[in-house]
Amino acid sequence: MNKTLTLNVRERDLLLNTPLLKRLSGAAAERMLDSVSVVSIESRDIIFGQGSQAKNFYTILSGFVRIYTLSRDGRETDIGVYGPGDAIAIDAMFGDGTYHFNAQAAEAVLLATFNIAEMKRLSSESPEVAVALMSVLSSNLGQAMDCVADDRMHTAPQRLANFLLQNCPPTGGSIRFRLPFQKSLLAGKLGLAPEALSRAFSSLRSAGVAVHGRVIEINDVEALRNV
Amino acid sequence: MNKTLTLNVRERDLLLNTPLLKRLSGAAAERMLDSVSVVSIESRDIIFGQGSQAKNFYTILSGFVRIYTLSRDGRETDIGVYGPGDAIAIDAMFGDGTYHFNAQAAEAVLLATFNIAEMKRLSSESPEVAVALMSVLSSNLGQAMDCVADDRMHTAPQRLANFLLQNCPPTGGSIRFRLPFQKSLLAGKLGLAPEALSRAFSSLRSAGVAVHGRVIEINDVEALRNV
DNA sequence: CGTTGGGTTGAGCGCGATCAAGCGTGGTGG
DNA sequence: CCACCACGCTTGATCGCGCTCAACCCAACG
Repeated sequence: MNKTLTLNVRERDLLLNTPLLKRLSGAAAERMLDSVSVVSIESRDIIFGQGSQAKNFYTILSGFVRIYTLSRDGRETDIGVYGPGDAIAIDAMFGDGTYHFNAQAAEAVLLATFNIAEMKRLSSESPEVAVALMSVLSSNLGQAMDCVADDRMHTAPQRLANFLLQNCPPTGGSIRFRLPFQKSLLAGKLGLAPEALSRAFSSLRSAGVAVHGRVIEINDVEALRNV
Repeated sequence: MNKTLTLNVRERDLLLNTPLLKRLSGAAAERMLDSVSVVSIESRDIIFGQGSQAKNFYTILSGFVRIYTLSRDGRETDIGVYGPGDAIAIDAMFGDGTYHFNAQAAEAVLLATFNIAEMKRLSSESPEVAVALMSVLSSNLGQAMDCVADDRMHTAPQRLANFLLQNCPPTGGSIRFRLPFQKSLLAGKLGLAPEALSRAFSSLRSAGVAVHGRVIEINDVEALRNV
């Protein structure tokens, strides 16, 4: 967990294209950037733990982060997987000042760190910043509600088909593309055991989906839409 | 669906104690109140429909509202149930300008209506208002994520036990209280078919839970916590 | 080579959806 | 006043989905 105190050009550029910052005026963006630091996290490291003091929230510059929770008997349940551009733990700016979930790097990850106290101050001075935060919160809320709906009304193959359709290049017809992360992580994101994901893939074979390691081949995108 | 254009004293009071308004200064609260109107909705009426133009968001003054979505085959899936003090469709302030879900009055409902365009203007002028909105968005986000976690890691009886524990008076030991709404609505909130809720109740009988219509009797609250 | 880690496959089973029937209460009308 | 019905809920029977445990496969790597 090597903290890099300064923002290099590449990181700065990534950050400015994040949903949180990309609509800000130059002045507001500059004020945000002033209080950001960048950390790089190694694969499998814990970013924050549920119940611990919430000092920062984060946006992801590169890599994927798994948000999960522990049940009393020690089992882990995934709640979401977030990638480049996404914000995590923004909701910790409000509430009781602790994180409510765990976050773990699913691979090597680069994070932009926003100090919560500072962001509170900044957002109560700059409506522009406040609106950006609201917008991100709102989009995360929509995502979470979609997730509940998806879980409740679709079977495993349907959820997988949904995911594939949302994560493949928008060229219709026949496609070949690469999964953005490990299958076991995808299983968690979809609320499935890894074995169930595997079976979902093989049940989609009849709908024209072929799997070669992380590379997915879809014969007919339209056909997949009707699962 | 009888729109009452003015806020009477009682409604005004309810509204000022809502999470969205209760921390606002008098001046900011006054500005919010100026652009609020109140509508009363009859049981089973649709408040808004998914895909339709989002002109307002709402907070609930009394009654319960069911948020749900339709799958392609016409089946309804519940996503959440919201009650007095809760805000619904705040996330429609951002995004594509349409509602993403359906909202239906589960009973006679009184709503405070906030015009979205006006609230956008207000929140970009008053950081205080923006912070209040963020805080509510954030709490709704937390709720939704909790819901995903709850769905994924707990069985029906466990989710029901959770709900009962969160909705009973905080006096320990032995309690008797009334469900806030119909069981069929509760089933939807917990992501269950009504039959499954019924069975969950009877499986909790062995944990000291007795049901008399809408009245629930819990022998030992602590015992219920260990389900 | 053996090991390790990610993925697949198989067998068994429990949870919860579904369909169908039955129950109890409150409301309505003859 | 009572027969009837409507509605919310319960109970039973069945079934399919997805979890669990276990074995196996395979590629990467030392």
